[in-house]
Amino acid sequence: MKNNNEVTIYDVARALGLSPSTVSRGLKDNPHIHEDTARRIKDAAREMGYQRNKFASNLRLKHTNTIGVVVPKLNSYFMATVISGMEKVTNQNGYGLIISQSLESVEHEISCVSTLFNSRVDGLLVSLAADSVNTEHFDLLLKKNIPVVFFDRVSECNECISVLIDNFMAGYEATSHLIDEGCTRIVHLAGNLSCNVYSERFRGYKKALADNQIEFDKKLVIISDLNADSGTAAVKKILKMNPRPDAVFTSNDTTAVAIIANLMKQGIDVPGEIAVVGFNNEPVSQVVLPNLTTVDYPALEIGEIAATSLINKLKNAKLYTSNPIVLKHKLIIRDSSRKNGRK
Amino acid sequence: MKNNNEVTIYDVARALGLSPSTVSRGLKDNPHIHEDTARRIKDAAREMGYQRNKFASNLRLKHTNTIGVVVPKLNSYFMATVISGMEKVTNQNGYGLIISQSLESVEHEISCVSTLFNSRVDGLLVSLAADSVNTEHFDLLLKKNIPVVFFDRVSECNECISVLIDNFMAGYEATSHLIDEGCTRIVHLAGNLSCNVYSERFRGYKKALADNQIEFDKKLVIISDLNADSGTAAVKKILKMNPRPDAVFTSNDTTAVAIIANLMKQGIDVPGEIAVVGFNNEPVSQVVLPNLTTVDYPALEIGEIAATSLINKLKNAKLYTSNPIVLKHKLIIRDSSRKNGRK
DNA sequence: GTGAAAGCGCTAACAA
DNA sequence: TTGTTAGCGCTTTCAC
Repeated sequence: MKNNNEVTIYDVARALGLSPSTVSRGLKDNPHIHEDTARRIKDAAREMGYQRNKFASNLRLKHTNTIGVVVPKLNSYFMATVISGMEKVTNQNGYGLIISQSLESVEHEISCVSTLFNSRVDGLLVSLAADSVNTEHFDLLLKKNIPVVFFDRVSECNECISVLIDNFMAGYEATSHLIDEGCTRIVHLAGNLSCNVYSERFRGYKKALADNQIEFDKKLVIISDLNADSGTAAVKKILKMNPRPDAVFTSNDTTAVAIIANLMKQGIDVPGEIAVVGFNNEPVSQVVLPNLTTVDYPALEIGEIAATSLINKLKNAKLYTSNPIVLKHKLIIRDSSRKNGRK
Repeated sequence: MKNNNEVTIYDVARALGLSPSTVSRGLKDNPHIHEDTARRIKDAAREMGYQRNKFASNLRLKHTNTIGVVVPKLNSYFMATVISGMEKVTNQNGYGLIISQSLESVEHEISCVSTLFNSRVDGLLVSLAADSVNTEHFDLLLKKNIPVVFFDRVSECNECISVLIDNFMAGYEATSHLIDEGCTRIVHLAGNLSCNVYSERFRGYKKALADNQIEFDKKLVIISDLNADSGTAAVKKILKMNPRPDAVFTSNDTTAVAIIANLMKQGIDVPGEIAVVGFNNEPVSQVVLPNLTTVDYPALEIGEIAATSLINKLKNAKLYTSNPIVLKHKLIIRDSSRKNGRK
C-alpha cells in the first residue's frame, strides 16, 4: 500500500472490478456507460472518499478553470465590490479566482501578469495600474489565445473586451450640475491623466465648461493620487486661490469626503461657499454631512459582467457582444452640491 | 511537430543536447549542476519561451502552492485590507491566493471549503461566517494535514492557529472610556453573539459596567447585523428609550457612523447628549463629524501574520508560536465620545 | 458497453 | 556533474 492516502480512479476500479477508463467515464456521465455501472461507480467513489485530481486532469486537458484578476489595489470599497461580483459569477460557473494587486505600478503589474500566465489561468480580468499606458505585457497571453477582459481602467486593445462606464459623460454631467447650481470657478481634482477614467472625466469637465461659456483655467486643475491626503492637500491649495473657487469636482469619494471634512474644519460652508461632487457612490457618501453628491458606478455589475463576458469567451468563443461594454452611471445629487432650493 | 506550441523541458533539452532532468535541475538552481550549464539552460529556456507547466509539476510534487481564503464578505474596507496583507505575503513566497465568500452563511461556507479542498489548496485562511458555530467542516482538511489558520472570527480548534485581537479587552476599554466621560446609560449594539468577536466585546462591555458599579440592563443591548440599516434602526429604538441613553458602544464603524448621522439629523448633539464609540478604525471614522472614537484593528497586520503563520506551517512544520496569536488593538479617542475637556 | 495502453510534462531515485 | 527511467492520476483513442 502506498504511503499516500489519495484515492484514485485506479482504487475505485479495483474495488469494483472495472477498468480505470470505465471509472473515469462513469464519473462524468459519459453516454457510453451503462446507467447501473455509472451509479455503482459514483456510489463507490463517494464511499471511498474519491476526489478528482485536478492536476492530472489539467495536465491532460490543458485548461485550469481558474481566472486571474489583476487590480491596482484591493482595499477600496469599489474594488472589493467589483471582485465580489466576479467571485459570485465565476463560482457559479465552476471557476476559481486568483487575485493579485499591481499596487499602481506597471512593473508590479507585469510581474503579476507573468505569474498568472505561469499559473496557466484560462483568462484574465484586469483593471490597469495608473501608470500602465500600453498593453504590450498582455500580448503574450493574447498570442496564446488567453482572453483578457479589462474593466474600469482599460486601454486600447481590439482583441480584448472592455467593461466600463461613460466617464466622459459622467464628468460632463457632474460639472454641468455644479454650473446649474450657479458655480463658475470649479476646481477639478483629477487622478493620473494617462489613465482613461481620469482623463475622460477631465475631458467631460472641460466640455461642460466650454458648453457653458466658462473659460477653462488650468490653475483650477489639480492632479493627485486621489487618496485622503490628496484631499487634504487640495483643500490647502484651494484656500490659497484668489478668487476663491466655489466648487470642487473630484474623481473619487475618498478625496471628496476628505475635502468636505477639511473645509468644514476651516469653517467653510459646504455647499454654501464651496460645493463638492465626488465619484463612485461609496457608502461613505451617504454618511458624511452634508451627504455627498456623487456618480454612481455600478461596481457589482461591472464585476459580474466582466466575469460573464470572460466566461462566455472561454466557453463558446463566438458570441458577439458590443465592445466596449458601457454600463449606466448615474449622477446622484445630494446636499453637498445643492445651493439652490436649500432650506 | 506537435500541433501545440508549448515549449517543454524536452524541447530545451533537445536544443541543447542535454537530458530533460539536467534541464529541470538547471532551471531551479540545483547545486549539482555546473554553473555554465545552468546559465546555458536558462538562456535557452528564456529564448525559446519556455514556461514551467505547473500541473505536471504539482502532479509530481503533490502540492499546489495555492492558498484558499474564505471570508464572510469581501466588500468591507477591513476585509479588503486583510486580504491585501495576505496577498502581499503569499505573493512574495510564491503562493497564489484563491478567494471565496461565505456570504455569512454556514452552508455556503461549507461549499466554499469543499471547493477549495477539491482544488487541493495547500492551506486555508478563514474568517468564519457569523452563524458558523463549530468547525466540523474543516475536519476533512485537518485529517489530510492541510493546515487551517483562522483570523478575526475564530473558533475552538486546537490544531489550528488563530490570529485575532483581544476583543474582550477592547470592549472593556471602549466601555470604560465612556464611563470615564461620565456616561452611565450605555447602549451596546452587538453582532451575532455566537461569533467570538461580538460575544467577547459584549463580555468586555458587561465587565466594565460591573467594575464601575453600573447595573447591567439588558434592555440596552441590541443585537443586529451591524450594517448601516441596523444603525438607523438602532437610533429609532434608542430615541424611544426612557430615560434616554447617554452613549452607544457599537461593534463596528459602519453602524457607528450611521448612528451619528441619524442622531444629528434628529438634532441630537454628539457627543453632548449621546456619545458614540465604534470599532475597527475604518477610514470613514476620521471623516465623519464629529470624528469617531473607535478601536484600531490592525487589518493589514492580521492578514500578513495569518498568511505568514500558514506559510511557516506549510514550509517547515515545526516552528512553535503562541496560539492564538493576539495582536495589539488600540482605543483611539476622537471627538464623538469626548464630553469632558470639550471646547 | 468496456478495456488496454499511451501520453500530458515534470521530478527524483538511482545509475554512471 | 549528468543521464536513464519510472511514475504522478487522468483522459481518450482504438480495439473488442
